[in-house]
Order: sequence, then C-alpha cells, then structure tokens
Amino acid sequence: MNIDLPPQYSPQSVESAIYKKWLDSKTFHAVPDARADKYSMVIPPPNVTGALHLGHAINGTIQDILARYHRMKGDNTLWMPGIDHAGIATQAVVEKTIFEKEHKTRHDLGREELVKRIWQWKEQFGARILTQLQSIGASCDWDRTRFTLDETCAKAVREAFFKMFKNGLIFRGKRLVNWDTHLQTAVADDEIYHEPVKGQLTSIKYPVDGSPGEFLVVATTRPETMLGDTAVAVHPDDPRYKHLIGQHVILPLIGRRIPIIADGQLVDPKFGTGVVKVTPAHDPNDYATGLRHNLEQINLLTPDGKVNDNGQGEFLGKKYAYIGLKFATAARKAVLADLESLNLIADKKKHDHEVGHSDRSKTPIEPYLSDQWFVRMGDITNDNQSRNRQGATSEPRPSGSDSSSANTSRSLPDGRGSDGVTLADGTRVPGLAQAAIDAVASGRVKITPERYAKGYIDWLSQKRDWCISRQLWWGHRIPVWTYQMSDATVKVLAEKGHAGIDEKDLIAQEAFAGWLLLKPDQVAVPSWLSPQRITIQGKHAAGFPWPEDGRLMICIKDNPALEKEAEALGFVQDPDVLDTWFSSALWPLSTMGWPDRGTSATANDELLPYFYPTSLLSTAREILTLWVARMVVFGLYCHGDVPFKDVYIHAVIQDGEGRPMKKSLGNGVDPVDIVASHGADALRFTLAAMATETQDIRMPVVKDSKTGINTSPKFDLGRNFANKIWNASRFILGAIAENTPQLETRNLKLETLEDRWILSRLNSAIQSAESAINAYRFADLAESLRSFFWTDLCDWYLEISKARIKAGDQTVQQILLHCLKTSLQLLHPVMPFITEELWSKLPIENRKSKIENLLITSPWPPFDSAQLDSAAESQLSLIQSLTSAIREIQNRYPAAKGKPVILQPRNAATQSLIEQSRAIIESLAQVTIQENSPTAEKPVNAATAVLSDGGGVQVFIADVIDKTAEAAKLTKRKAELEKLILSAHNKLSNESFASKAPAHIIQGLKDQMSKHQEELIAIEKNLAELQAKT
RNA sequence: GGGCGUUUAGCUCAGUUGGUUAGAGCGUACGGAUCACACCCGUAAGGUCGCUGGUUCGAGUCCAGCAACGCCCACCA
Repeated sequence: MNIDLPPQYSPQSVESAIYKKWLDSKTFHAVPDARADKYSMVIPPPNVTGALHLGHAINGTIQDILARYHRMKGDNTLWMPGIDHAGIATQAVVEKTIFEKEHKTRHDLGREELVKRIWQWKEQFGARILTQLQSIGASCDWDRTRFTLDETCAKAVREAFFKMFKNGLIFRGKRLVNWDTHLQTAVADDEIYHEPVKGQLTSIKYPVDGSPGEFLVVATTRPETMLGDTAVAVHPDDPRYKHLIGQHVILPLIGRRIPIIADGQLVDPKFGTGVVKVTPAHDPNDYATGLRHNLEQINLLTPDGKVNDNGQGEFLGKKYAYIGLKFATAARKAVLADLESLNLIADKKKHDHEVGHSDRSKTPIEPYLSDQWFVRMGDITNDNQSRNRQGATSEPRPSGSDSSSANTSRSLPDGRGSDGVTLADGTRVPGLAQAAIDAVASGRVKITPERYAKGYIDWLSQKRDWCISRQLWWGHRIPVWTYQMSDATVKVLAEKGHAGIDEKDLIAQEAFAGWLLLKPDQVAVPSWLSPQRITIQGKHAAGFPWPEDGRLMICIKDNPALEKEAEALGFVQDPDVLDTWFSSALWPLSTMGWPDRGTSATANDELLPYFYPTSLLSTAREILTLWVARMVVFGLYCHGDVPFKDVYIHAVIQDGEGRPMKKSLGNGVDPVDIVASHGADALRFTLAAMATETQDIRMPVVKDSKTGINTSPKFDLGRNFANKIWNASRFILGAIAENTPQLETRNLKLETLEDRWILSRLNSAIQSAESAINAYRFADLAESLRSFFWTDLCDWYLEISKARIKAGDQTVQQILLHCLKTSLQLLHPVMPFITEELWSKLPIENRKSKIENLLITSPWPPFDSAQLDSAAESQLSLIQSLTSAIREIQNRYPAAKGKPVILQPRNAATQSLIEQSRAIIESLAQVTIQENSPTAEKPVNAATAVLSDGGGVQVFIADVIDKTAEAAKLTKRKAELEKLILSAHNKLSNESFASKAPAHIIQGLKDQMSKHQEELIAIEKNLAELQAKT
C-alpha cells in the first residue's frame, strides 16, 4: 500500500479530531437495552475548584481502560461523569477571589448574593476539569454529566435526608466541634492537620477552698481556657490528692467554686503535676469528662474566636475581664499576666505539642460548643438505660464533629419498641455502620487490593456518628425549619407531657406540619413525645420538639407551600448546609436518578434498575472511609443494594523522593502539560505501566530548564512506545496490498514457523491482557502489550519476515495485517488515540465513513487456544538464542563481522532444527553458516559461544580471537558453571532432598546439571586449547 | 501508641501456591546512519533480594525479632 505517514507520531495533530469522532459516534452514550452484559462505573466526582492532577489522570486512565475494554467486549457500558460542589473548598476559593478583587467579605455580600456569585464562578470554571479529562481520552457519557448540587442530585439529597429524619437517624446535638474561627465554620476531623507548635506548659496554682495556703497545681498549655474551668480532676488512686477529692477549689480570676473530682480516664498521674483542669466547653477530653461527671459547660468563645461575656469574674475582691480579646493570643497573654501578678504561676516550661489546624484556612482550630446535625451510624437499641449507661462509662469520643457517644441518649430512634434500622430492601440491621461492615465482610463488596478492607472495617467499627452540618452557604441547605418555643412550653414538654392528643390521628394526617404550624402551642403537650420525642411523620414533613434549645424542628420535603406557611408562622430554616460528603455518598444513586428510576422522562431510559449496582468504583485510598463507606451505607439504606460490586484502590503517585505531589512543594507534574508534550496515549501508557498494587509509586520529577515546567522522564516510556507503534504500523501498511484479505483464523493451518510462532504469541498476549484487566493489574497489562508488540512482533517477526515481505509473499501480508489489527484492538483501551488513528488506515472493507468501523466499537479479539503452538515457540527460541550468540561474538570481535560461522550442535535433532531455520538465522545475524554438524571441528583461534539451553550448540567463528579476553571470558564462565554444578551436586546427593523433593524438581535439576556439565567440558576444552597455543 | 504497607540492579518497579542460573523498562558502556522507527537497532556490564535468627531437603517468597522509610487512625492536660 502507498501510505503517506510521517516517520514520527504527532499526537497533537490527531487527538482532538479523534475525540470528536468518538463524540459524534455517540459511543460513550449508554442507554439501557436488552443486553444482560453490562458494565457501569461512576466517576469519583472531582472538585469543581479542581484542576486535573496525576491522581485524576491515573484513576481516569484506569477507568477508561475498563470502560473501553468492556465496550469492546460487547457489554453495555456506562461511565457516569460529574463534578462535586466541594462546599468548603469552593466557597473558600470564591470568597478569597471576591475579597482580593472587591475587598468584600461574605457578610458584606449576604447569603443570596454569595451563592449567586459561586454559581457564576461554577458556570465559568466548573467544566475545566471535565475538558481536561476529555483531553486524556476519558470515554464518559458526557450527556449524563451530573453536578452534586444540580436538581437531580438535590432531589436525592432531600429524599435521603427526609427518610433518615423520619426514621430518627438524623439527630441534633450540642457538640464540641472543631471550629475554624477564620471561616467561622465547623470542620470535620479529617479536614484538620496537626502542626507542631513551640508552646509552654504553665503550672497554675488553684487555691483549695477552705484550706488557706493549700493549692492544687494544674499544668496547661492553654491557660486562657481556665476561664471556663468547671472542675479540677485527679487520679482516684493518687495518694497525693486522695484526701481532696470531693472538696473544691476557687478558680483564680473568675472566683468560681469548682469541685475536685476523681477521674481515672482523664488523668495520668505521671504527667505534669497529676492534676488536670477541666474545661468541658473547650477541650474534647474535658468535654467527655464533663459528661461523665455532669459538669457545667461554659462556653467562652464568640464565633470569630474572641472571648465572650463569660470571660469575666471576681477573685480576691478584684474584678477581671477578658471580653473581646482573641482567645488563644491576647486573652492568653492577659490571663498569664494577671496570674503572674497574683503570684499563682508555679512553673513555666517549654513544651512542644501538636495543634490542630484547619486544612482550609490554615488557622488553628478551636474546640467549640455548637449545635450540629448528625447521622446516627451506630447500632440502635431501644434500651434507654443501657444507652445511658454506655454514654456515661464507655470510652467517649467527643473530639471533633463526628463524635457521638454522649449523645446516644438524645438520639431519636423511630423504633417505638423495635431496635435497629430497616434498609430499603426490608432487611433489619443493628445500625447503618454495621450494614456497611457486613457488605464488605461478606464479600458483597470486594475491595482490591484486599488489604484495604481491613481499614474500611476498622473505621466503620468505631460506629462514630457523622456530623453532617456545615456552617457554610455553598451546599445543600438543611431542609429543617425551627420554631422557637416559649420557655413555659419547653418546661411543660420537658417535664410533663400530655395525654390529650392521639398519635395515630396525627400520623394519619397527610402533613403533620400543617397541624403543627396551625397549632404550634399544642406541640408542647403530647405525652408520647417523651421519651421518644418523635412526633409526627407525614409524606412531606416530619418533626420533633427539641427542649434542649427550646425549638421545634420540622423537616419539610419538596413542599414549597408548606415551607412558606411555616415561615409565615415564624419557623426559620436552619442556616447550615450539609457536609459535601452527604451528597457524594448518594452519588451512585443520584446520578442514576434515585429516587426515580432514571434521570430522563422517557421510560426506556431507566438507568437505576439497569445500571445499579455499578460494577466498579475506582478511587484513592484516602477516601475509602469518608466516601466509599458512606456510599455503601446510603446504597443499602436508600435503595437496598450496595452501590458497587468491586472497589479498586489505586496507588498514589509521589515524587522521586517519596513525597506526595503538592502545590506547596512545587513537585507536581501537570498531566495537561504531559498531554501537550508527550500526548495523551503516552501519559496513559506510562500511568498504566506504573499502576502496580503497591500503595505508593514514585515518579522522579525534573524541571525543564527552558519552560520551567515539571515533567518526568517516565513519560518517555509511553511516548517511545507510541512512536514504535506508529512506525511499525507504517511499515506494515507499506508492506501489504490494499486488497489483502483478512486472515481466516478458524481451522488455520500455517506452514511457516515464524507465522505459527507469532500467532501463538499473539494469542498469549490476548490471554494475558484479559486476565490482567480482570485482575486490575494494569502494570502487567501494559507490560504484556509492550513486550508482545515491541519484542515479539517488531524485533523478531518483522525482522524475520523482511525477506518474504520484499518478495511479496501473500501469507505474510495476511499475518501482518492480522497482527496489526489485533494489536491495535488490544492496545486501544490503554492507548486509544493512536490506535484509532491507525485503525482508520487499515485496508479493511467497508471501513470508510461508517461509524461501526471505528476501532472503539470493534469487538475485543477472542482468545483462541488452538493457535498456541509450543513447538513453534521452542524452535523460535532456539533461533533467538543462536542469533544472539552469534551477534554477541560479532560485538565482542568486530573482526568477526562478515566471517562465516560454524555450528556444532549436540545432536542430529538439533542439527536438523537449525538446518530448517538456517535462512532465518543467517539473515538475522547477517552471517553465513559454513557448517552445521555435531562433528564440526573447531577452527583455529576461533571465538566461541556455547548455548547452555536450546540444544547445547557451540558457535565458532575462526581467526578473530583476542586470546587474553577470550581466556578471561571463558574462565569467568567456567567458575560460574563449577559453582552451579557443585550446588546441584550437593543437593542431589542430599538424601533428604532425594527422598522429599518432588520428582519433576529432581529431574529438572539433573537435566540442568548435565547441560552445565556439557557446557563446562566444552569450555574447559576451549580454554585448554587456548592456553596450549599461548 | 494502634493499624496498614514498603525495603530486590544506579533509578522506577515485577517476581503467582516455597523448587532448576532472580526479571523488565530507564540509565550506563561498547558497536551501528541497514531501504519502519536514533522517540531506533544490536550487544554487554550491573543484584551476598534491608539486617539477624528460625521453619524446611530447599527461602527473594513462610515465621519471629530488629532497622529505615511511608500512609491511615488515635493521643499528647
């Protein structure tokens, strides 16, 4: 064929056109049909603020390999794309931009305006990362692209929230949360990083009440929190303080009389003075202690991190006040100064410790008492007593926002007599976390690599409740309206209850809220509210009174009229939004339209029943718990089935020093740069080749001195391979005729050795590619494709066949076309662009203009074991060894080039095999075989090579020898052989080995040893000759 | 402190249930403008498999201990 392709592949000139072809062909678009074979994935939605990084690139490559492979296999394949609204990150970015440009804060703009601005920002920049994903070839169904804040997702969020609310799985609590005083929001534990801070451990003397001159000395790194102390604690068994337990101290500066309590959990008698100040409102441990001892919680903070009105008091007749001071800085200074002047500081020591910082604002977080919403993850039992007991004595976890235990008695089970939670398929489970544990433990969800299952189960086993409220404006607003009850109402509600209202009547009403709204006062009285506190459940509303902060709470679902009515009556919507992970947790459901059956109105587009559960979720290990576990929870609870059957956790790419790639380190490689410099296929191939099962992979990063762009020599691997594919294809296309018939592989009878061999190799390649993909072994996949194409096909088959190609042999043309076509198909999932481009050049009938003839839609080549040919493989391996041996001599002795070679095979069988392949060897090694016989004589001063495998052939080339070098080489080999033989001999003469080792091992060792002995004899002979003539 | 993982050639990584000379790519050295490809072709050198001990006829592979490094979780008044 006349084929006009440049000698170098230029990805930039073909990629966008190819991608457009795919889009035009609609092959990415999946529609439910009659096929039972289907494959579906949801993409881990990248943050709307995000730009593509290598993590996205490797995960995108993996998913795309799977999507394209399954599509070729004939599976109805859906890869669902989308973006995450990423509450905190996005709001922070936009707020920052606005402040930089306009010097306005969000409070200047107001909620509505800020949200409007973020939407504008989203419209402008939100699609960038999707475009970038397209540039690496991602074959997502873009027509179905979702955004976690779009109406389809919002509907799912409202449905899930309402369902949980109604079932008592969502509850409210005053909790100690991680407070970001800069962003004025609670942040989750996982959004906090710890940084070492050089601090000071201050020992403060607290005077014992009624015992003048006696002090308890407490040590603290945060002296300012003493203003909120409501106790001091000692260890119950500490002899130093035992006598003081039950007595009181007077809190300096404030003057409050606070108890001395004994607490074995809080106090380590060996640390510091063995006395701990207890500040329940400002320290997680103290909070837990406070709950155990029923201590008052005194909040000292304003939301922006200053001391509130509680920061004042009177001590020894003098007034002290710290109101308005920055808590951890100015207030600390002032407190220390006042204590100093009172001579109450016993000691100051340098003390380095870790301080939690908000990941978003990079400012220190404050433990802060605030109202939050939680999802109940733990087991639900109606045994209130045991719950209370548990809350009081088990290890509490009040730290951070996800904590629960203390609230157990405040949770709101719908139970009314029954324990546990009902999943959507009717299954009863003890609790949500347990359901997700069981799904993995039972193998219903399979995690690869397996070791990650342990982390998943361990994390869920803590069954910590999930704080879902965030004090942000960007996100799904919590659909709860609250009404401030009068003090009297609260009192009646909390203490008395009422018998005048029948629960059943209320439930029967379509909208509880309607009643609630019309007669808000009456809510205070129903007796059945206590202790369960669940009031009414309707189709669009559910609610309960919350005496702790004197409010009625109603959740209204999809009923704007009711919302208006409520607001008219004085109900106010909760200002908070949901944690971003709440909507992410619904991702596999919401993208498919849940609670509806699909996302479009047409009945034949019902995604949910067809594509759910998905086949695979591929993601990074850091969100295995935050995201994966919660998707399992929601999948089971909302829809009654797991969201995916498999979870694949890919490795994390680090720089060459093993550090994570981070913006701040400047060590990241931007995949977009690599696409520009090396092409998308090179990027993908390299990433696939690096996708091993380890948890981290290192990628050495170098900065290009000219452009200043970070890159990695690793990507040359992919680029070089792409170029190889390009050139081999050029060569093959040039070699074959336009009308070359396709190879009929059924009942194929090939005469020629190399033809049989390459088809055998090709079929092995098909087999290994498939098994690698199915086992999620992408590095193996890349390697087996590369070695087949480059080594087997290019280095050997093409070289062997060049003579026949020149001669216009028909069969070889058919084989070439077949190998190229099949290779392009095998390579397509990993390197889609170049393979599609070359596919279009193949002389295949009906190719032109037909969509069906795009490579992306071509069928995956079937593996055919009948084409495996071990005889051909072993003979070709003899050819390879002989060729390499001859080339080795030629390289060692340049004078050997062009000289004839004499072969001395061990026996006639080998002689005959060599004879059959004489032409091949002569052409590959560019040599003439002068003699091939077991009785061939070694010529004078011959360079020698001995094949230890493949039939014990000796290779001689006359008159070229460098005696010293030759002797050195032989001596070295001799020593190696002697060592091997000795070791084999020792083994074989060991009776235990002979009696215990399996027969084939013994036989194999014997065979090996005799080969070595033969080689040794030959070498010794050569060596002797060499030395005799020296 | 708890859990998970890693340690194999100069670099990045493979190495299936223990079994016959531990592999690949890159890099290095040497040779090569031969009519697909120098982003190429050919050849070679390079490894006491982190350390110590154990199990076994036999250990890179299994077990124990140690060391270094990494990640996750918890804690540090």
